[in-house]
Amino acid sequence: MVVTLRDVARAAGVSPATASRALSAPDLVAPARRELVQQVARELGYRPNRAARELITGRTGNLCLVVPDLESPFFAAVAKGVQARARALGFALLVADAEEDPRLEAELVGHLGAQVDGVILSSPRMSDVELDRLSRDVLDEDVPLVLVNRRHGGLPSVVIDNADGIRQAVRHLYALGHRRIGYAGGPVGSWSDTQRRYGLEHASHGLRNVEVTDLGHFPPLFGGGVAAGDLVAASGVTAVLAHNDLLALGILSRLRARGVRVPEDVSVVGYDDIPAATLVSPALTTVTVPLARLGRAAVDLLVEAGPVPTPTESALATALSAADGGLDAGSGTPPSVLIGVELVVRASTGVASAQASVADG
Amino acid sequence: MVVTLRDVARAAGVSPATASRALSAPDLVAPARRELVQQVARELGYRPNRAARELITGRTGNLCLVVPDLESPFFAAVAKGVQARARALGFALLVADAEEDPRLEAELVGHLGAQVDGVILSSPRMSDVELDRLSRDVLDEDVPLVLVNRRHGGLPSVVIDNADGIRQAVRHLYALGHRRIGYAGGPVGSWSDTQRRYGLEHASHGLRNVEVTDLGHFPPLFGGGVAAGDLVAASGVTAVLAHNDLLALGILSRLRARGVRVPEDVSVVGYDDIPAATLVSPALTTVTVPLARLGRAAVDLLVEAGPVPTPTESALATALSAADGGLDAGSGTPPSVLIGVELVVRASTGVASAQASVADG
DNA sequence: GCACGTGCTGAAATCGCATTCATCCGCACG
DNA sequence: CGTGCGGATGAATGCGATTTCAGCACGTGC
Repeated sequence: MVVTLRDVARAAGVSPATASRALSAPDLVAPARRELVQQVARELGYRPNRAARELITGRTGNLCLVVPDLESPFFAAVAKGVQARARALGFALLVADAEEDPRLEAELVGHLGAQVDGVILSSPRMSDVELDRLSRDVLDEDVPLVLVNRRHGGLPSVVIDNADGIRQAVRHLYALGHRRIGYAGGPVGSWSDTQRRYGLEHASHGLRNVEVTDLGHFPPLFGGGVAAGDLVAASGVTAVLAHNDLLALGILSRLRARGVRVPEDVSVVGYDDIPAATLVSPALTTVTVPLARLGRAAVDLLVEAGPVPTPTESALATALSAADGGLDAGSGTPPSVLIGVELVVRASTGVASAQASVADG
Repeated sequence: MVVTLRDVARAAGVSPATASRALSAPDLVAPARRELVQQVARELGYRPNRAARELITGRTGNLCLVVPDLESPFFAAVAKGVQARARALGFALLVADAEEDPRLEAELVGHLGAQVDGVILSSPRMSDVELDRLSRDVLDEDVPLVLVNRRHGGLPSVVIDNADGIRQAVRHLYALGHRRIGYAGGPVGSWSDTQRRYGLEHASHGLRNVEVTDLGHFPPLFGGGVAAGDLVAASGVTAVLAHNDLLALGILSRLRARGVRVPEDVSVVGYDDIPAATLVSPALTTVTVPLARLGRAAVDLLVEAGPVPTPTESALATALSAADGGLDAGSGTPPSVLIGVELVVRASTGVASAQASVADG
């Protein structure tokens, strides 16, 4: 039924070896035969059996992506970018949803890692030691692992410029006259939340009279923002930076419900620029991050890296290197791509009100 | 380096054949040996080589899902359900984004179909003949194809109860006193849009004095809704049904921008109940469809179906069977699952205003 | 006591392809 | 004219599992 390499060889009057070469190592066979074989293969509709090829070459032609939640707009956008780039390079993509559970993430990497040529992992909260264990023990030597939106010594990664995004947001608010700024953080242990807190501290140090209030940690979801909204109102800040857009949207909603006007009374800034950010009113001022590019870069890193370099156990490189975008090809350190971000100003931020503080009520 | 079946066999003092059986057909080997082999395999950390197994069994252990847009909340939710169910059944999932291009969809099905045990395709706009060609010619005989949100004679499918959702929405609006109702449709050729139009006609026929206005076809996106919003305002309807939530959200936004109050002047109903439907204000009244269940059902259909039944060329079964949920196991017809839907009333619908018509302006 | 089924086991074939190794041919060079 | 070398080809091997097929031991029925 199905046409095999032997069939092609027979039809072309050559040996299977020659047929194989004509198709996958064309320069090893004489031009005349080569084209004959290719022609015959085309006519017969020959499709190489991936399993057989994989068995002998050890390459599957598949990559895999593990994310905490496929349905979140953030990861969906990343996944889309990963998928597109993978396909462009001839890879198929296995996708796994870890349901926000780091343990499941590890298990999935283990299972899928055995049947792919490389793994892209986005795990904001997996512990560093677990990360090490994954890349060292559970993944085969020649299956590279790339981290998305998370840096960890010894592993290639692609991250967004958290510090710069926060800085742009803070400057924007400062220029609008805001001096009391709140930060509604993400989950405890989230890598990017830690980064953004550093960035916030750094950015505010450079500005006069700015007082930053830490509003605490919240689930990065609309519901978390609702809770955060009350703290915003009670804190007396005139502007709030949210760890991500969903959180900001929740804050927006809660403030409105409480009669606090945005941006007249309080300005709100999100992070990520998910599609919903433009659907609400006032439209959300936020830090736009090119998520699809993030995904594409991860794939590129994977294929460039080839077999992953043996992970060093130093976690030092985690330091905040706000160097301008692009590769940093430190000698021994694995490649890490920094994706630039950009503040987009919409309607949720405005000049600070004179009366400044907002009483709870 | 890597431990193979021979290693297990040797360590357990049995032949590879017995080792194989002990692990994948346990009842064929004596209890004592069976447990010995399993024990040894566990200790050695044996992991069967998928390629080798696939080569001989022909089964890959993978399924694949092809959708028009991974980033759309609709398909993302379906994908999440598919992924979860696939994993629960021991399958890995290949995901492909067809970028809204039916040609690419077909190509992806062709490419991926060769390396999976089954294909789930969600293609609102692929032509029926192309669908036939895919399942008949490009897919192997034993690779079943399941359609999501699309029915086509000869292929198993899982669809949502479009007619019932529309009916519920229309009744809701009718009960609120609306008599002039607009429909903002999806893209021309979209299967579910056709279904919803039938449902709309059917539902309105049963009600006195209801006048339905077809506002036309729109891209099922926020931007499409913005355009539709103007038509809504100009049409003089007191309520509008949108083909999906994004469209409804766009309409909401445009109406607000034009000073038309929702729901005081015009009521708006969406379809799908995507997360963003609750993020806007007024929160969107919409038809909630259990998208994850849709995805799970598709996987179940795939595995139950096993090798796909030879597709009959009759496209008759496409008729609108609004039978109550569950399987319809017609004799020769392939199984089709109908997923029930439910109207959720939020803030975007209200009683029809007395003055009824809305002037443009 | 003999034949025959039954239950386990191992040797060997197989899946489809890539690749090593040996062969052969022709050509250039000494 | 002989030697050697490089290019093109085919035969054979192996990747790692599953799966016949045959064989062996053991009961059981007659």
